[in-house]
Amino acid sequence: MKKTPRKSDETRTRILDAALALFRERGFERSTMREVAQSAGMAVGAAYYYFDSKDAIVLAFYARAQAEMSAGIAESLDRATTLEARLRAVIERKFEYFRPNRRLMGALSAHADPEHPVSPFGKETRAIREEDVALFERAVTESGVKLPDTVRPYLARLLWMYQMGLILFWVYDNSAGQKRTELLYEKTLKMLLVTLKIARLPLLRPLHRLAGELLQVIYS
Amino acid sequence: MKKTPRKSDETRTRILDAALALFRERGFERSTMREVAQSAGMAVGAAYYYFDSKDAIVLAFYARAQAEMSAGIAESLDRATTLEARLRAVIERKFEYFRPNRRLMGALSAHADPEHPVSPFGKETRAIREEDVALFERAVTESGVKLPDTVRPYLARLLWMYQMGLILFWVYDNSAGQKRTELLYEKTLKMLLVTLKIARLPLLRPLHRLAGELLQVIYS
DNA sequence: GTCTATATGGAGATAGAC
DNA sequence: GTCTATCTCCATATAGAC
Repeated sequence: MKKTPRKSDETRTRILDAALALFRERGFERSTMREVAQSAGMAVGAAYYYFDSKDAIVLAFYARAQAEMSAGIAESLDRATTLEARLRAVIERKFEYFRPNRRLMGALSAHADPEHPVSPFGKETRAIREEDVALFERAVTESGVKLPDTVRPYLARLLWMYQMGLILFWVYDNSAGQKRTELLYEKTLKMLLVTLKIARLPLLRPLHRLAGELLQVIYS
Repeated sequence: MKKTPRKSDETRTRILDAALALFRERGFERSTMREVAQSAGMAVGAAYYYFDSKDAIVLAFYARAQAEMSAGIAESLDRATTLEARLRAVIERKFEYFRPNRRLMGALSAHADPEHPVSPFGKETRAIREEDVALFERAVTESGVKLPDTVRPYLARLLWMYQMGLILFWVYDNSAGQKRTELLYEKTLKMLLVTLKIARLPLLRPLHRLAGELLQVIYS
């Protein structure tokens, strides 16, 4: 809507870049706003003029990440047909993008409280989250999976939660090359696919009836 | 091992009680160590002499909670026979105990990082955690459930995780009387029991084979 | 609107009194 | 060992220069 306010945008980007470089190098906790400001070549107050808080910088990183990944993911989704391939397209792109930034992601996972401005579950992050859920919805819809009506409407949001769990585990996974996360991902993905495949068997009726009743209230 | 060092124990308890009262009233975040110390009638340094950090106070609360609950839970377990009743005995006692302390529990759930001294997943909290897992092990063992060998050894730890998830959800559940958590609990507990009941069906073989492979690496 | 300089209040550390 | 007084460092707020 605005007439390209170039100068301030450039400054904002400079702060963000400086901060991210620092956070990547030393981790979020051990970096100070003074260092961020100095590294960006300005006073602390200037950094606060552009970002409400230290956390807000991480939030900006997420917004940027989302923007930079979405086109590529959409393309990958166009090429993949099976549900497995489509889910992998979304999830693996995320990990690829986040890999160099693992040390700064702890900042986010520290805020489970939805009231906190940078919680991934709060209203401040709703736009990013819904865009993200939409990717999973696309992955599911165009793969043509059949699921009981009780859980089908919630599947994309459940997959988003699943992905958040994976990322959380990965952030604190200190095994070499995060091999444990790799395994967690591979095994749970298979389990998920098997579960979806057999979900409509009459035997499992009681399970998705319960799940449906639950989801209806949780997501309301 | 020590000869009852009464004086320091009394001071420590006084600080803990003052802190918990404050945390309950105003929440953990909004309370300061200065207030805690003043409320306990001493200088800030004294509080730090007894507790390494503000977080450490919450940790002490957990240790106390564990100690105060375990006898009662053990008794309840002696009276309950079915797996459902036994699991309820453990889980519901926790919620009953924690209910007046909901506002101070946010402190704990904020530390997913196992490296952090007060993370529920770190080594500093191992003793409490293992004692807690042992309660679930008792609940399962003496209920005589039959499960595939692939997952049976991990069941208690999985149930502990399940409980942690419930508590986390509950801490940030602002619905009246935490009704949503109530529902989450009732529905997922039923789902869990149904799942365990049908777990040995040949149809589900691929699922617990995968689960077994996963758990073996995750818990190692 | 953009940014600097300076202030505030809190967690935690430390020196040393007793 | 127990505790007070004081210090440091940080996130964040604010006054006001340009």
